[in-house]
Amino acid sequence: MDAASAHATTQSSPPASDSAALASALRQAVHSLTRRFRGNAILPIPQLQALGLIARLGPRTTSQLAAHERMRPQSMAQTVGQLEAAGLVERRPDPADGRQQLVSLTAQGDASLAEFRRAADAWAADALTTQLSAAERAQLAAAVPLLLRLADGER
Amino acid sequence: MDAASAHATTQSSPPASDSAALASALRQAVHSLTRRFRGNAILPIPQLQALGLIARLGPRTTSQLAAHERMRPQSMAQTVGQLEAAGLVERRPDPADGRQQLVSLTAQGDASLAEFRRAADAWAADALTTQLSAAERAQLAAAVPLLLRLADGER
DNA sequence: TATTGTTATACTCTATAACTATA
DNA sequence: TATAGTTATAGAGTATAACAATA
Repeated sequence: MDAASAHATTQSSPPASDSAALASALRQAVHSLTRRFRGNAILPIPQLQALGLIARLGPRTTSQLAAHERMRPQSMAQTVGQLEAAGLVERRPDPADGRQQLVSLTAQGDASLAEFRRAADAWAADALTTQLSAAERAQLAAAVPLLLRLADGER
Repeated sequence: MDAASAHATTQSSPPASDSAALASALRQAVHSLTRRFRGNAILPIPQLQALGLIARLGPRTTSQLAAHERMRPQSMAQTVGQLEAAGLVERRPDPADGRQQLVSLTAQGDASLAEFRRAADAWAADALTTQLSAAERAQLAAAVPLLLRLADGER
């Protein structure tokens, strides 16, 4: 049987009007890239994401961070616990509400973030430079905000 | 401290010439989307990916599938085992080389793939339709092959 | 001896459920 | 009683290492 022809639309660039085919192609690309990032990371990706999030937002509770990343608070708490054990973040109780714990970067976390990020993304930065033209990089840069909009969407 | 300004390039659309910032933004988008896909999937994503791969390539050994997905053969073997247990693929020994096992779609696997795919990608297809304009979808469709090139690159 | 595949084990990531402490 | 957080447990995804079977 010629199975290839039946699903060819997921292989090449799908027509823009066909959201279903585009969604499938996107899933494929996104999961392949996730594995590449994970395989090349020096710090577990969730830790790197959380570190960057705290750096951008400033001190926040674990629950706030979890909501921002669309994860369960317990899942984020584990990541934050690992960062705390590594000395990259610290938790201090909110004086106004003893139930809350504000997570903030330590001096070490702040100092290390750029280097962690550079190391974790080095392979991608290299691939972007060597495998894509400047025009293609610009095309991709324009598409990234669209990807983030999809990821952050309500549905 | 104003941590936000130091890392603002990862938030908005980064300049196309800065591969490092683009790489970081891409990591963020890709991992957020991965969580969305996983959360909405009806079949574990690796199973769906493997099923689609076998459909496109035709019968292949587990090792060949693993190489194509850049995973270890043992990891792909587990996924294939789950698909086999579900009756979606079958393994038969290569008559020419008894060490090899060729994995192929069953009639059920072939019949079910489109439906699995539709269900797993439904949220994304909906988001693409409702949150992006036709022009933005076209922009994204053009970027997907670039993402695949990065994911399949040597480095 | 080299290659293919299998089994055993472990670690990361995320989730659900149950529990504790504070408001 | 409602809310914030913690602890316990489970399952998916992937990896490394050791083993078995075939060439």
